[in-house]
Formats: sequence, C-alpha cells, structure tokens
Amino acid sequence: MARGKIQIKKIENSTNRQVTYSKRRNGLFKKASELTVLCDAKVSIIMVSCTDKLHEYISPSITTKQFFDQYQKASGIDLWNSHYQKMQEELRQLKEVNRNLRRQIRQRLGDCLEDLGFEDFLALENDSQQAVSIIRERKLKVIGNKVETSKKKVRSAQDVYKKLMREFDLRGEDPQYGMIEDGREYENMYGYPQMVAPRILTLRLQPDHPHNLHAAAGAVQSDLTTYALLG
Amino acid sequence: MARGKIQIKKIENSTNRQVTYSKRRNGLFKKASELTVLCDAKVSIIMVSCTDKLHEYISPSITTKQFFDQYQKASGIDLWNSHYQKMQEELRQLKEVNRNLRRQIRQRLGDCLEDLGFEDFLALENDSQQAVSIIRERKLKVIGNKVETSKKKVRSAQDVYKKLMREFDLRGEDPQYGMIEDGREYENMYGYPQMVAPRILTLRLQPDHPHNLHAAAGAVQSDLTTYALLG
DNA sequence: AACTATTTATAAGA
DNA sequence: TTCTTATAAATAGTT
Repeated sequence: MARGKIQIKKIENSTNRQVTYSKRRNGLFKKASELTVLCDAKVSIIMVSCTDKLHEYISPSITTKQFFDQYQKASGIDLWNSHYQKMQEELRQLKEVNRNLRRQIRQRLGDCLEDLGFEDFLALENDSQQAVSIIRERKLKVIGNKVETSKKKVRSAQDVYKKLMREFDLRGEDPQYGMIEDGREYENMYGYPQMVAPRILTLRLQPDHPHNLHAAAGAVQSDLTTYALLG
Repeated sequence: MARGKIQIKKIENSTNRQVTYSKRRNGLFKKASELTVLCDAKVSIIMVSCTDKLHEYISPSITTKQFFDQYQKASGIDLWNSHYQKMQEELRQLKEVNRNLRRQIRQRLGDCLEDLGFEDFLALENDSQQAVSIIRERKLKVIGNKVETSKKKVRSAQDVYKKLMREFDLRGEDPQYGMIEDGREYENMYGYPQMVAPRILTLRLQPDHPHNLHAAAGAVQSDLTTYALLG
C-alpha cells in the first residue's frame, strides 16, 4: 500500500513475510486500541505467526479469560466441553471402581453374596477363612508382646517398690501399704490379665453370630463415603 | 483520518460512535484477513461493542477452540483452571476414598494389619469371623439347593427312563442297558454327589493356611484397578 | 530501524 | 445504512 500496490497472497520471501507480519501486527494492534478508546468497546486479538509465535492484544479493563467467558456465553458454544469430557470419563471410571470396591467389601462382610457365582463364592470363603487365620495369628503375637511389655513394667515397678522399701527401712519409717508380690494387680492395669486373656481369645474364636452387625454396609453409600474401620 | 484529524478519545455522540465502531471494525477485520493471507498467520479477533454486541473474526483453517488451546499452551495461563478446580477436587477425593477402600480390602485379606489400632484390630477379627460364618451358612444353603435340584433332575430322568422302558416292553424289544435305581450315577453329573458333598464341606471348614495367597493384594494399585473377585 | 512514495482507511457530509 | 471524498494513516520497498 505504498511504493506500489501488492497482491493479497502469501509472501514467499520469508524475511519479507516476517517484516510485514511485524509491521501489520503493530498496525492492527494500534487500530484495535483506537477502537477500544473511540467506541468504548472491548477487543481481543490473538495472533499466531507461521513460526508459531503468539502475540496478543487485549483491551484494558478486561482479561482474556473474561473474554472467552463472554464469547462462550454469546456464541452458545461450550469451548470447555471437550476438556471436561476427559475428566468426566475419569470421574465416571473412578466412581465405578469405587462401587466395585465397596461391593467387594460388602461381600467380605457377608452381604450381597447372591451376586457371586458359585466358584467365586467358594474362593471368597477360602479367602475369608485364611484372612481370619492371619488376623488371629497376628493378634496372638500382638497380645504376646503386650503381655511381655506388661511383665517388664511390673518387674520394673517391683524393683522401684523394693528400693523404696529399703529406703523407708533405713529411715525407720513404717510402710503403710503392702504389695502383692505375684504382680497380678499390676497386670490388670493393661486390660488383659495374664491368665484371663486366653479365655477371651477362645470366646472370640467361637463367636455368636448376630447377623445384623453390618446393617450399615448394605445402606446406600455416596461415592465419597468410606468405612468406619478406617476412621 | 480524513476530513480532519480526530482525537483518540471516546466519541460522545452515540450515533457517531456506533458508525465509527462499524466502520473501524470492518477495517480491522479486513486488515486481519490480509495479514492472514500475506503472512500465513492465524488471527482471532473478538470484539464486544459498548452495547454488548459481539463480533468475531477468525482466520480460516482454524477454530476459536483451537485458538484458545494454542493461546493457553503458549501463554502458560490455564484459562480453564477455575472450571477445572471443582472437578479436580472431586477426582482427588475419589482417589483418596479409593485408596482407603483398597487398604481396607487388604486388611480384610490379612495384609497391612500393622496400620490398625488394637481395638480396630479386634473389631476386624470379629467382623471377619462373622463374615466367614455368614458365607459358610450361605454356602450350605446354596449347596443344599443344588442337591435338591439334582435330585429333582434325577427323578425326572428316572421317570423318563421308566417310561421309555415301558414303551420298549410294549414293542417287545430288549433294553440293552440297565439303570442303577438309587440315582448315584446321575447325581455325579452335577459335580456334587449327594453323599460326598458333606465331606467336602468339612474339609473347607478346616482349611490349611498357605499365607502367600494374596501376594497381589499388596502390590501397587492404580486408581482404576479393582480386585479379581469382581472380574 | 528509518524513510517516503503511495495506497488504504476513514471522518464528515450527503 | 451506504456512498462520496478530502485527508489522515498505514505501509511496501528502499536505504
């Protein structure tokens, strides 16, 4: 448009093209800013050069984000939709897995067994029985540890007690309270007296079966609920 | 820019402003399309007039959506973020719940027991034992049903057999194969012969305990994996 | 990046 | 709105 008219077609010389791009881009942005001021309008220009460089003009008093929202509202085109779809699919899958896991827990609690095939059913029984065995073994070990700890504490307490007694003796004072030497009373402090624990264990090994224990497990669960055991 | 220079400031006369908006908008779009062709660039212009009318120029060969994506990529600004945040939070929560459920299943299989407090641990044992009882009861019932069904089928088969025999007799032909009348052979077809089933049950009530059954349950799980039992 | 001959855009009027 | 046209602005090719 100066020093000779030009054809509106791609400039083949890449240096020329780059120069023209730069000049006209500035022109365009200047026009846009004039328009913004003169007509109190809002303008957004985004340009990508053939070398994939990005340039932007945006009227002051607005953000690109607001622009896109306004555009979307006016055009009725949901630009975000395709982005949502992937996430929504992921959500759907997670919920599905969630449902399955929850169902499986219910089955392991003895609910919804009718959903299982006979083979799965037998496998479930086997699993459960093994789990009980493992849990029970572990419990014995844990209780054993607790008893050991208790014994140590008792011994330690007895030592302290004896030491104190000796000190009282040296001062010629009468001790007012005696101590049972077999340690039974001390062990009671830890909930499981040495000789009673095995009986409790035995009881748990053959529990009665009130089948309403897990009523909650059958209730409708939101995707975000978890089970009580896990707090 | 013609018939007198103008100040670049808001045109107060609204008709004038409207006219100028329209003219300059066309000018801007024309420049944009020239730039598109000359420089092989991609341009998006979105304008909102002070009367909230929206006009758009977009280079052919690209969509507004693609533009936004490209803009986002180049600018590093996540335009969708506020839209995503809620979904992302939901996804996070679901994954968390999923992890908990999966952990609980592992615990019910006898894994990760060290994560549990002693009280929870006792409750888990109790739960598991009850579940085994329920499952076992159900199994007895199911097997009972299967046996009943088998018996009926056998009786039906025997009836058919006898009927056929009578027909053979009437025609004076010799039957070549006899039938054992107590039905044992027929029941074998259904996998659980009437007299053997209870022994299988007994075996299952006191299983041996190979503790490596659920090695897989301890392995790292993706958020989308579920457990084998559910297929 | 600056210059400038020319083309293009457009303000004001019809 | 659109057309006209005098004039301001933009810019292609050059330095």
